[in-house]
Amino acid sequence: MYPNPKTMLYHESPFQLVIAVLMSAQTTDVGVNKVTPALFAAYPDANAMAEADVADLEDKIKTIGLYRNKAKNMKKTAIMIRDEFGGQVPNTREELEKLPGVGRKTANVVLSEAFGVPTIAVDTHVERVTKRMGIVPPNASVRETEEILMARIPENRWRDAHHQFIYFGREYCTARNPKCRKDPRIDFCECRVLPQYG
DNA sequence: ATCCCGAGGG
DNA sequence: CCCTCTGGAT
Repeated sequence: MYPNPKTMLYHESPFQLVIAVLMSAQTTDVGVNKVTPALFAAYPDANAMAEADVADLEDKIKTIGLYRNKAKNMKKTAIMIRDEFGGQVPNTREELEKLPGVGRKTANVVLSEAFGVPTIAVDTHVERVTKRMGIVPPNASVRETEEILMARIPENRWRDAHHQFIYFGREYCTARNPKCRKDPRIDFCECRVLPQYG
Protein backbone atom coordinates (compact mmCIF):
# COMPACT_ATOMS: atom_id res chain seq x y z
CA MET A 1 0.00 0.00 0.00
CA TYR A 2 0.94 3.62 -0.56
CA PRO A 3 3.59 3.00 -3.26
CA ASN A 4 6.37 5.47 -3.95
CA PRO A 5 5.59 7.82 -1.09
CA LYS A 6 6.91 11.35 -1.46
CA THR A 7 6.05 14.85 -0.40
CA MET A 8 2.98 16.37 -1.99
CA LEU A 9 4.44 19.86 -1.68
CA TYR A 10 5.21 21.50 -5.02
CA HIS A 11 8.89 22.49 -5.33
CA GLU A 12 11.64 22.55 -7.93
CA SER A 13 14.70 23.00 -5.72
CA PRO A 14 15.86 22.50 -2.13
CA PHE A 15 15.23 26.19 -1.48
CA GLN A 16 11.65 25.95 -2.69
CA LEU A 17 11.19 22.84 -0.57
CA VAL A 18 12.37 24.67 2.56
CA ILE A 19 9.91 27.49 1.88
CA ALA A 20 7.05 25.13 1.07
CA VAL A 21 7.57 23.05 4.22
CA LEU A 22 7.92 26.20 6.31
CA MET A 23 4.55 27.33 4.99
CA SER A 24 2.90 23.98 5.67
CA ALA A 25 2.78 24.43 9.45
CA GLN A 26 -0.82 24.04 10.63
CA THR A 27 -1.91 24.25 7.00
CA THR A 28 -2.85 21.60 4.45
CA ASP A 29 -0.43 20.86 1.63
CA VAL A 30 -3.26 21.54 -0.81
CA GLY A 31 -3.45 25.06 0.57
CA VAL A 32 0.31 25.52 0.27
CA ASN A 33 0.35 24.22 -3.30
CA LYS A 34 -2.28 26.76 -4.16
CA VAL A 35 0.06 29.68 -3.45
CA THR A 36 3.53 28.34 -4.31
CA PRO A 37 3.34 28.57 -8.13
CA ALA A 38 2.82 32.35 -8.11
CA LEU A 39 5.19 32.77 -5.17
CA PHE A 40 8.05 30.88 -6.82
CA ALA A 41 7.40 32.54 -10.17
CA ALA A 42 8.13 35.86 -8.49
CA TYR A 43 10.80 34.61 -6.09
CA PRO A 44 12.37 31.42 -7.44
CA ASP A 45 15.49 31.34 -5.26
CA ALA A 46 17.04 32.67 -2.07
CA ASN A 47 18.61 35.70 -3.76
CA ALA A 48 15.26 36.80 -5.14
CA MET A 49 13.27 36.19 -1.97
CA ALA A 50 15.89 37.92 0.15
CA GLU A 51 15.08 41.12 -1.72
CA ALA A 52 11.30 40.68 -1.46
CA ASP A 53 8.99 43.12 0.23
CA VAL A 54 7.43 41.34 3.21
CA ALA A 55 4.08 42.94 2.39
CA ASP A 56 4.19 41.34 -1.04
CA LEU A 57 5.11 37.96 0.43
CA GLU A 58 2.13 38.29 2.79
CA ASP A 59 -0.11 39.15 -0.11
CA LYS A 60 1.03 36.14 -2.10
CA ILE A 61 0.47 33.64 0.74
CA LYS A 62 -2.49 35.31 2.37
CA THR A 63 -4.81 32.34 2.03
CA ILE A 64 -2.78 30.06 4.32
CA GLY A 65 -2.78 29.99 8.10
CA LEU A 66 -0.22 31.94 10.15
CA TYR A 67 0.72 33.87 7.02
CA ARG A 68 2.20 36.94 8.72
CA ASN A 69 4.75 34.99 10.74
CA LYS A 70 5.51 32.83 7.74
CA ALA A 71 6.10 35.75 5.37
CA LYS A 72 8.50 37.32 7.85
CA ASN A 73 10.35 34.04 8.39
CA MET A 74 10.55 33.35 4.66
CA LYS A 75 12.40 36.58 3.98
CA LYS A 76 14.73 36.09 6.95
CA THR A 77 15.41 32.53 5.90
CA ALA A 78 16.20 33.61 2.35
CA ILE A 79 18.58 36.30 3.62
CA MET A 80 20.31 33.82 5.90
CA ILE A 81 20.74 31.28 3.13
CA ARG A 82 22.13 33.98 0.85
CA ASP A 83 24.47 35.59 3.38
CA GLU A 84 25.50 32.77 5.69
CA PHE A 85 25.26 29.66 3.56
CA GLY A 86 26.57 30.88 0.23
CA GLY A 87 23.17 30.73 -1.46
CA GLN A 88 22.87 26.98 -0.83
CA VAL A 89 20.37 25.32 1.52
CA PRO A 90 22.43 23.78 4.34
CA ASN A 91 22.37 19.99 4.59
CA THR A 92 22.74 19.44 8.32
CA ARG A 93 19.99 19.55 10.92
CA GLU A 94 21.96 21.94 13.09
CA GLU A 95 22.30 24.50 10.30
CA LEU A 96 18.76 24.04 9.03
CA GLU A 97 17.32 24.73 12.47
CA LYS A 98 19.11 28.08 12.55
CA LEU A 99 16.76 29.25 9.80
CA PRO A 100 13.80 31.22 11.23
CA GLY A 101 10.62 29.18 11.01
CA VAL A 102 12.53 25.93 10.57
CA GLY A 103 12.30 23.56 13.52
CA ARG A 104 13.05 19.90 13.89
CA LYS A 105 10.11 18.64 11.86
CA THR A 106 10.81 20.93 8.89
CA ALA A 107 14.53 20.17 9.05
CA ASN A 108 13.80 16.44 9.02
CA VAL A 109 11.60 16.75 5.93
CA VAL A 110 14.26 18.76 4.08
CA LEU A 111 17.01 16.37 5.10
CA SER A 112 15.20 13.31 3.79
CA GLU A 113 13.53 14.84 0.73
CA ALA A 114 16.33 17.07 -0.56
CA PHE A 115 19.47 15.40 0.74
CA GLY A 116 18.62 11.74 1.15
CA VAL A 117 19.40 11.73 4.88
CA PRO A 118 17.13 9.18 6.59
CA THR A 119 14.78 10.80 9.13
CA ILE A 120 11.29 10.38 10.52
CA ALA A 121 9.62 13.77 10.68
CA VAL A 122 6.94 13.64 13.38
CA ASP A 123 3.97 15.81 12.53
CA THR A 124 0.38 15.83 13.71
CA HIS A 125 -0.53 12.81 11.56
CA VAL A 126 2.47 10.67 12.51
CA GLU A 127 1.88 11.37 16.18
CA ARG A 128 -1.84 10.62 16.08
CA VAL A 129 -1.58 7.46 13.97
CA THR A 130 1.32 5.86 15.83
CA LYS A 131 -0.25 6.54 19.21
CA ARG A 132 -3.58 5.09 18.14
CA MET A 133 -1.79 2.06 16.77
CA GLY A 134 -0.13 1.57 20.13
CA ILE A 135 3.39 1.80 18.69
CA VAL A 136 3.97 4.91 20.77
CA PRO A 137 2.62 5.52 24.29
CA PRO A 138 -0.05 8.23 24.51
CA ASN A 139 1.98 10.53 26.73
CA ALA A 140 5.18 10.46 24.63
CA SER A 141 6.55 13.80 23.49
CA VAL A 142 7.18 14.55 19.82
CA ARG A 143 10.86 13.90 20.31
CA GLU A 144 10.25 10.64 22.17
CA THR A 145 7.87 9.60 19.41
CA GLU A 146 10.59 10.14 16.82
CA GLU A 147 13.09 8.06 18.79
CA ILE A 148 10.68 5.20 19.41
CA LEU A 149 9.82 5.04 15.72
CA MET A 150 13.47 5.15 14.64
CA ALA A 151 14.24 2.29 16.99
CA ARG A 152 11.29 0.30 15.75
CA ILE A 153 11.59 0.86 11.99
CA PRO A 154 14.60 -0.11 9.82
CA GLU A 155 16.55 2.96 8.76
CA ASN A 156 16.11 2.32 5.06
CA ARG A 157 12.35 2.61 5.55
CA TRP A 158 12.23 5.75 7.70
CA ARG A 159 11.50 8.08 4.83
CA ASP A 160 8.74 5.94 3.34
CA ALA A 161 7.25 5.18 6.75
CA HIS A 162 6.91 8.89 7.43
CA HIS A 163 4.85 9.37 4.29
CA GLN A 164 2.84 6.21 4.79
CA PHE A 165 1.79 7.30 8.26
CA ILE A 166 0.75 10.64 6.81
CA TYR A 167 -1.28 9.17 3.96
CA PHE A 168 -2.94 6.74 6.34
CA GLY A 169 -3.69 9.55 8.77
CA ARG A 170 -5.06 11.82 6.10
CA GLU A 171 -7.27 9.35 4.31
CA TYR A 172 -8.27 6.82 6.94
CA CYS A 173 -7.06 7.30 10.50
CA THR A 174 -8.37 10.86 10.52
CA ALA A 175 -8.37 13.07 13.58
CA ARG A 176 -12.14 13.28 13.65
CA ASN A 177 -14.54 10.52 12.61
CA PRO A 178 -11.87 7.94 11.76
CA LYS A 179 -12.94 5.56 9.01
CA CYS A 180 -12.19 2.47 11.07
CA ARG A 181 -15.34 3.07 13.05
CA LYS A 182 -17.49 2.12 10.10
CA ASP A 183 -15.15 -0.33 8.45
CA PRO A 184 -16.18 -3.97 9.00
CA ARG A 185 -12.63 -5.13 8.18
CA ILE A 186 -11.24 -3.43 11.27
CA ASP A 187 -11.91 -4.97 14.63
CA PHE A 188 -8.65 -4.27 16.43
CA CYS A 189 -8.36 -0.49 16.42
CA GLU A 190 -9.06 1.05 19.80
CA CYS A 191 -10.62 4.04 18.07
CA ARG A 192 -13.71 1.90 17.72
CA VAL A 193 -14.30 1.68 21.42
CA LEU A 194 -12.50 4.53 23.09
CA PRO A 195 -14.73 7.59 23.37
CA GLN A 196 -11.85 10.05 23.35
CA TYR A 197 -11.27 9.24 19.70
CA GLY A 198 -14.88 9.78 18.75
C1' DA B 1 1.59 27.30 28.12
C1' DT B 2 0.34 30.58 24.51
C1' DC B 3 0.12 32.82 20.31
C1' DC B 4 -0.19 32.92 15.29
C1' DC B 5 -4.38 32.25 11.50
C1' DG B 6 -7.09 31.26 6.76
C1' DA B 7 -9.44 27.50 4.26
C1' DG B 8 -11.99 23.42 4.21
C1' DG B 9 -14.73 19.68 6.28
C1' DG B 10 -18.31 17.87 9.26
C1' DC C 1 -20.97 26.52 14.44
C1' DC C 2 -16.38 23.84 15.83
C1' DC C 3 -12.25 21.23 14.56
C1' DT C 4 -8.15 20.32 11.92
C1' DC C 5 -4.31 21.11 8.90
C1' DT C 6 3.05 17.60 7.39
C1' DG C 7 4.78 23.76 13.71
C1' DG C 8 7.73 27.14 15.53
C1' DA C 9 9.02 30.92 18.57
C1' DT C 10 8.40 33.14 22.86
